Amino acid sequence: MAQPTPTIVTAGLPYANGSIHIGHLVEYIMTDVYVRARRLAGEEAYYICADDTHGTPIELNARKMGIEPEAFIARFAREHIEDFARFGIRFDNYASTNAEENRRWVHEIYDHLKRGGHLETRKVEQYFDESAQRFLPDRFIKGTCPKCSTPDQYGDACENCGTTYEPTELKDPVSVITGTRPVLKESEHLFIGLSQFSEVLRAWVGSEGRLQAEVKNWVDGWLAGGLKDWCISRDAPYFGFEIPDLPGKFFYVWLDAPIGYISSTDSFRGADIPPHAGSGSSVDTGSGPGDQSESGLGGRLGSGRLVDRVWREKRGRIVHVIGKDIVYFHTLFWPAMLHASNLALPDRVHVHGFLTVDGVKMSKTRGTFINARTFAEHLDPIYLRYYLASKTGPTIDDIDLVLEEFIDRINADLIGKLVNLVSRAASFLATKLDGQYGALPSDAVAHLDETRRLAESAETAYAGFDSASAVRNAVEIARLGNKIFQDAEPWKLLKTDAERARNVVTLCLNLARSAAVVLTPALPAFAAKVYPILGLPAEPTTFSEAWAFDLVNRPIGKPERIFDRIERHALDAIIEASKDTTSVSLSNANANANANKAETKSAATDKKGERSQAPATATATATATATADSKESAFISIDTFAQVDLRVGLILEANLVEGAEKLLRLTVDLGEARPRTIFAGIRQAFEPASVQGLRVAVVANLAPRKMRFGISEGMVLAAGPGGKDLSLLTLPETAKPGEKIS
RNA sequence: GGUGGGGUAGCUCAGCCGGUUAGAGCGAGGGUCUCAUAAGCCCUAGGUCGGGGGUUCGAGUCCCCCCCCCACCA
Repeated sequence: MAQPTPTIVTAGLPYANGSIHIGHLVEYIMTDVYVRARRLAGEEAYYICADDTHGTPIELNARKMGIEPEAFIARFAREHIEDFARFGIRFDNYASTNAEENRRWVHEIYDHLKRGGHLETRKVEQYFDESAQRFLPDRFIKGTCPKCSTPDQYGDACENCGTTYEPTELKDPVSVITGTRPVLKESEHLFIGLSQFSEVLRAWVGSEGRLQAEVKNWVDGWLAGGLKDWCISRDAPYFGFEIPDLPGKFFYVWLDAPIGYISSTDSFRGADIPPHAGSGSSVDTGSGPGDQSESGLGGRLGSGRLVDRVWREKRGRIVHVIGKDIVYFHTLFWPAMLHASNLALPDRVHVHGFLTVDGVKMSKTRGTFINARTFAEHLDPIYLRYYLASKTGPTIDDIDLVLEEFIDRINADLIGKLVNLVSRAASFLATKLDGQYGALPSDAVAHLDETRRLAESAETAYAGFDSASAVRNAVEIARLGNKIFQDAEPWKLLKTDAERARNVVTLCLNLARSAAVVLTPALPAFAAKVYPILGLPAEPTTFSEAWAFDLVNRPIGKPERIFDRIERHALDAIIEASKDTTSVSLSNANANANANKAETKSAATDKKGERSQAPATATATATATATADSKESAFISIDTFAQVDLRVGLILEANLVEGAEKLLRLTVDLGEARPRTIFAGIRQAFEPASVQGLRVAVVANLAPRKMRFGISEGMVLAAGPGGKDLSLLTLPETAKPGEKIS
């Protein structure tokens, strides 16, 4: 199973425009688990990553904050690295796409593309914001959908009818940056003739093991439909690398981002082989598909640098882990660029789904848009690692974080089965049998075989990104251990046959050790705690320790607390801390930022059809469900009603709204960190002073609505025909702000 | 709209190339031990396998149509 050559494993590069959230974590943890498993399998594997730092959003956000883009991205780089570390995500190298190494590689690849005749200059007409003096990417233009006439839509697609179009098709286009109407302006741009690579890509995609079957189907469709040219340049101002022979033009962020995989390998020096180092390295030059091409390089290895071994000399394995939103880039653009540059193509692109929480996209208003940092401040990150690993399968299906299940899995499996086995057996041996292991019982063979089978199967599962199955096997081993312990009743044997009791417990502890090894890629912290207790050195180093069964006739370590159960309120605190009623201004664009790349990479896309997701908000999902229900009958189900989050709101302040005859601006305390602003159409019926201090019924999960006067973050309930005839639904003083009405 | 992927017990998921009475974990109900982090172990669940047609001796598993969810549309 071990590969004779080094394996580079990458996760998608997080965009240096925002914080790491649990959606990102799915990918970085999954990749970390994979790399750790490769190492335990004896492979030479490296986890390579970097911050993705270029593009319009970063340039604009930095400008908005009045700082240089370099300073802006430095902040997020620091934060990202810290957050990843907290979750036990161990990169071998974490670089930046704004690094000099990356510029060099971008130039090299650009040269190849150019010399190879793959580039073409073309005039493009696009929207230009005259007051900001810049061209506008799709997502920076808003207007009315040409098809369904929904106002306020982005320049690439309509959220209402789902149509995709060019920004120039929008009715009444407006620049998001300045609010002015953009004009059409011509500019020259560079395009890669992607169709020139069709055959190469077809062959690459068709090779066994490159892509998951469903992903291959998808890519096959693109290939069959014909490939369009790809625009790789952008006009100034732009934060990125300037194109050497085209002053004022910059490389599009999506060109230099994946090159970060190479340049980060380049800036990693930990795996370079000194000249003539010879033995001691696991690099095998005696076999492998890379040999032929290697001799084609003049028979000289040049240097033993990892970046050269893998990318230039093609004597390694490259595995990219990505989200399902960026498949196109990694299966077409990227291999094409590499091929044109005579660099190694990826051996495998593994695609995963997004994270949902309780079945729906992460939502800021629900408090399920959880930042890594927020989680870590309330709960030990090991819990999330364990849970996500236990849910991560090999398919591109979305991964659902179910809050109730999260608690159950931790408490029932991790604590109840795994931790408990170690705890009961270790303390039994330590306190009742002098802490000395005995021998394995003679009738243990079947159990040992079964354990080995489970462990080996877990090793295979990890290799296929199926940590869910691997974790299940670890739990199964623990279950077996618990059962053996239970059935043998060593606490009774103690009085009759102490040696047999010792041997049974010895068996159970050997199984506990196996489970710890199996669990190590997913949760290294477990073995780190358990090994010393068992009297073993710090960490498992190979999977085969799972079937070594050599904890015999030796002393055990000292029993220690391993992990504690988690309680509901810890999770509640995280949800509460994640509720963000201030950033609702992006009621649709980001409130759902479904997961990982959706918000980062896609938001980075900034021109022509290169767009981000067409957001369907969590609210829209709920609405759809409700609609489906109401089709059935005039009644709604209790579930539909339950979707309305009614809360007690205390009106702290009420003000007249200038220019609105019907509205009052209310500041309402809903028991949250900060009061909400709600516009209520009750001015004709109430004087501002008369409603201050009232406790009213508020729809708390209504999608925030942007009004001319600001954003309304909820709705106050009232009865009556309207106008002057209105009664507010008020509550007695016993009702506390924020309490749920049900 | 086009392309691809999904829709299996209350919940989360397994079900390979079609083949005996559709499985697991959790939850729930019942029983039991006491070494253990109020942990463990044992027993119990009857779910139109989204809906409808079709192919077949036989379909959750293949084909067609429809409904719903997700991603992408470079």
